[in-house]
Amino acid sequence: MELKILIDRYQTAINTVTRSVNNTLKNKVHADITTDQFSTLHYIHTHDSSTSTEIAQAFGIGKSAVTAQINRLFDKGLIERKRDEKDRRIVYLSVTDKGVEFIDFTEVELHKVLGKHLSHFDKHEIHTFIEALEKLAKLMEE
Amino acid sequence: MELKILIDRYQTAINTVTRSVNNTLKNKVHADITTDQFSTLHYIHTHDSSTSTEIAQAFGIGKSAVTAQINRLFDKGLIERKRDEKDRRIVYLSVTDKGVEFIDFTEVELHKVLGKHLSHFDKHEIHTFIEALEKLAKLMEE
DNA sequence: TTTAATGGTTCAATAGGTGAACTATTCACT
DNA sequence: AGTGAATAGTTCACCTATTGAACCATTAAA
Repeated sequence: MELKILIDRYQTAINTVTRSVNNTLKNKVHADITTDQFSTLHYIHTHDSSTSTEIAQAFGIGKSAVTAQINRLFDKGLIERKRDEKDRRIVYLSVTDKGVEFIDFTEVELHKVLGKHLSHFDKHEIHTFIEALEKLAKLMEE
Repeated sequence: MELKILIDRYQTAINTVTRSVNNTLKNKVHADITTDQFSTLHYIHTHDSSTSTEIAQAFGIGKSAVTAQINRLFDKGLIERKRDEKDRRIVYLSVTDKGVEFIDFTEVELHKVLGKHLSHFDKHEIHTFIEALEKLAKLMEE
């Protein structure tokens, strides 16, 4: 069936892209952070007073996995923990100054590389691509 | 810049899709194999007399990582190793009958789920999507 | 025939993940 | 007010995936 071939092509291509982004992050940017860690850091940066549970839900992983991730970022001095004064179970996460600096630098470098590749596409091409991907993601979310 | 937003949207969507495929594989199909393992198994199936080095190159990972992966599949009785008679350094990998059965079953189940989602797209939409992804992959490969 | 190079494995270390058990705290309700 | 359930987060034991260096066996090259 044709579906089979399309899925194969998708898998092969998406592997290449994902691997390439990881390598870019590793080589061109900073050696001392992984793609997963950067994703978490970035999430905390863009979501004010986020919590572990929220991140676990957003990333579809267990809370204990988030704790481990948070610890790694904390040990590197990139994020802070702050207990809620009213509900003392909750720990709010935020990015430190060092963390913000790190994100800014990393994004500039990452966008340099990606921007170069994306210049081979026209605007319409990019938009239909992203929209198709988002449509698929939305369908799969349920 | 607009690029920043596009990359964010891409990251969010691709995370959802990848996670969803993983979960489908885990829940609906077999509990006893991971997505990575299935990818390797599938590669061996579709590439005749493949070797560790070849897989390492195709997946962009080290040889030792492949050995570990191969061992897991071997322990489950899904693949076989066969030494080359002429050049005795080379070990050819092939999928066992049990492995082939496993792949067939898994693909049917996976395609059921994916097919249902993809029915919301028209042919043209799917093709431009895959082609854009492959174009990006190709650009990034260098 | 020494010396390279190649193919694969082993080993220690790190990251990422699961799921269950646990602590602390707040909520709900009779 | 007091007991039990729910919630937030951590810890623990265990597994998968990956790296990179050291290593063994084998073949190729000088």
